[in-house]
Amino acid sequence: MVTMKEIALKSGVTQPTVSVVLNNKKTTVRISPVTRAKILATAESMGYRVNEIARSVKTGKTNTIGVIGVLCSFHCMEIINGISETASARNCTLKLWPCSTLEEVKSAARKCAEQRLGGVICRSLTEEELTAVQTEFKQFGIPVVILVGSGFIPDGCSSVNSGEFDGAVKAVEYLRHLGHCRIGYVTTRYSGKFNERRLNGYIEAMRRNGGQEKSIQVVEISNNDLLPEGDKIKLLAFIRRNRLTACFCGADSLAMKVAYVAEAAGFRIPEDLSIVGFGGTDYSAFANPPLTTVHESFREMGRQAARVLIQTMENPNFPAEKVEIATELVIRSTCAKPNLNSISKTKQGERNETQR
Amino acid sequence: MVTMKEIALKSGVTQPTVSVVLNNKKTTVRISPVTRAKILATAESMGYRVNEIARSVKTGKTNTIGVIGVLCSFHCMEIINGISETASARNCTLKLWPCSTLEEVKSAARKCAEQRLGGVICRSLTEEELTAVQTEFKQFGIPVVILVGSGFIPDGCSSVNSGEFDGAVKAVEYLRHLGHCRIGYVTTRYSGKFNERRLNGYIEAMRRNGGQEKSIQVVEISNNDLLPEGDKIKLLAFIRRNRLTACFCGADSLAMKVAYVAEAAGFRIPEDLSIVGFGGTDYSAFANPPLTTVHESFREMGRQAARVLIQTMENPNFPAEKVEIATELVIRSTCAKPNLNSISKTKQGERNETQR
DNA sequence: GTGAAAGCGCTAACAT
DNA sequence: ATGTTAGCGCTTTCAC
Repeated sequence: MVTMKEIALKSGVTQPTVSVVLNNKKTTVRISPVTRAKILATAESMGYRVNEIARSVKTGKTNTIGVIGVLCSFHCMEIINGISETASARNCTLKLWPCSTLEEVKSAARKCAEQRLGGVICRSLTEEELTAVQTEFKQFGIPVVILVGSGFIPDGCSSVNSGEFDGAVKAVEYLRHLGHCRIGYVTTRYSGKFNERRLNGYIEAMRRNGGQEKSIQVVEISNNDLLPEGDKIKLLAFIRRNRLTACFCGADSLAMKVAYVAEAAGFRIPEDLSIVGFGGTDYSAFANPPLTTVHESFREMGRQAARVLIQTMENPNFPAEKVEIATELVIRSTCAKPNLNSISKTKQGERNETQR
Repeated sequence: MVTMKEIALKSGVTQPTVSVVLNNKKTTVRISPVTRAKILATAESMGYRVNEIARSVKTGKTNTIGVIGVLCSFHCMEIINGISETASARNCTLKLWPCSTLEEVKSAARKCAEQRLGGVICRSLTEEELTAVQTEFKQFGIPVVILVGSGFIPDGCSSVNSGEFDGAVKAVEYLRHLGHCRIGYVTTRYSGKFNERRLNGYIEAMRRNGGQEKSIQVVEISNNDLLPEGDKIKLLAFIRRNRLTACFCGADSLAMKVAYVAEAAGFRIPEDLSIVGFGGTDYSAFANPPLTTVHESFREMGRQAARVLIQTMENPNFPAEKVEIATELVIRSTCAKPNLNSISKTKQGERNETQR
């Protein structure tokens, strides 16, 4: 590849002059228009591309930001796109370190240090993993760690999250507003933990509206691709035993499973059972019926995470910031006023349980 | 950060010696075990991290591979994880350049050159965009461009794709095997184009089994989040006019829309209408009913793309390779033998068309 | 076995 | 207005 030296040679100037011209430095140093034009033309004709690596050795920094963590489908791609939007607008580029074990995280963090990344965004790390990352980075003065998405958030660390608590409250209040009282919460464990912010939002909203303690009903099912038979039975029993007229689900995938299991058991949706999901990624719209859900803006979370990170990179004294991205209730076709006869209908429905 | 110079000073040796030891060079140069141990201990105690950037200026190369293109949800995250798996096993790291316009692609390609990336994987680029990338890279001897996913594939360029043609054939043959003759194809345009490989697979399979030319029926609907009313009518008319007993859909999202529209119009699925999707990402399993679909292994595509790319990086004379990843028919709950009475049932169904 | 010297391509301070 | 000099942190070649 063409270097500044070669351009200098061909233009009859010295290499640092080329550097000054190509970087368009407005320092005290001034270059005559004619020399400047000549250099620019030569660079262009030779197809010069600055060597960012060499520049980085010299300046001691890279404008690269890293993303470490569990980077699995759905939301993550949106988050990454959001990060990329902000990053590229600020002339930063993006490095990815998908990892799922502590060992992988440690190794990624080390590599980030070796590559002198400007800063790192962590996604869905366990407390232990996060500690490892912070230890590595503090030691080397690597500016910042920002968290995005669910998971543990230590003090003194900037973070971006969606307003999960408020979102859950919004969902439950919408159902109550429609007239539902018997609202169950369907949840699952991700990496061994419940999402407590959503659960607490559900509980708070149930209490807030004068709900009895006993009206708070929670069931846990697995989050596999296909629902195990045991979970189907558990789910149906949960709905029937508590005579639920509505289910609020901690994730869209759970809501879709509930819809499927309930319909197969003879419930009509939304007439006999209302369902609200959480997440609101594309496939909730394709669901049958299209899912009423709490929409989280993952792209915006990415944008904000990058913004906070870059700010901290530019000014390490920037105080830690906790950003919360508002959720939005998207009303589609899985909610209706409660059907007071639903219990008898359910009984009838049991007969066709295997029909579809 | 600690440098080799500092370690050298503290260990009472010279900096190149430190370099040799830390890189564990097995060259002619030998270091006495005691010096070696001392250097290693010092480096460890000082928390040394090699400066990869400085190393890269010197060696003139990076072990970074870039991914350029439309990096939107669902499949892309899987592809990226696949790439990352292979890359990290070969000690390469990953840079991402999400872009959707020609300008963005051009700018990304230029930055890849400036950052001296070892190679680049392109995803879902138009012919024009791809040409721009290739022009940039050929000029600077940047090793390779690999394509992954759908889109245009130029000669002389390695590529990885899923066996879409074969997958479509498999889907249609499965339906025929169940007894279906009247099988329609539902498709959409992505960036202005149909996926011809899937369409051709459908046509081929229809012909192959002695199907009449007129039995080949294709409809195009939009791929928005929510199906416009016009598309619903178009879809129902398509099914009824051709008295279809099955729909093969070019994407899972389309299949889910067909299921929704058809059920709303009184069709039972799969009794009255069988549906096969294409893609097989998670949400097809959460669909109602769970979708029978042609599963593409995006992760494997990513793995293979990275493998081919790295091979070419290591040996630029490596011949171009066209890899095709096999698809797999995943049978779930949207297909059954054709219901010979379905036409009359459909007529009945029309009455409840607005009921859900 | 170890040190000395050179140089990768660039930036930046200073000299002319 | 341009050139000179130095040096970022590393790798590599060669001399001792």
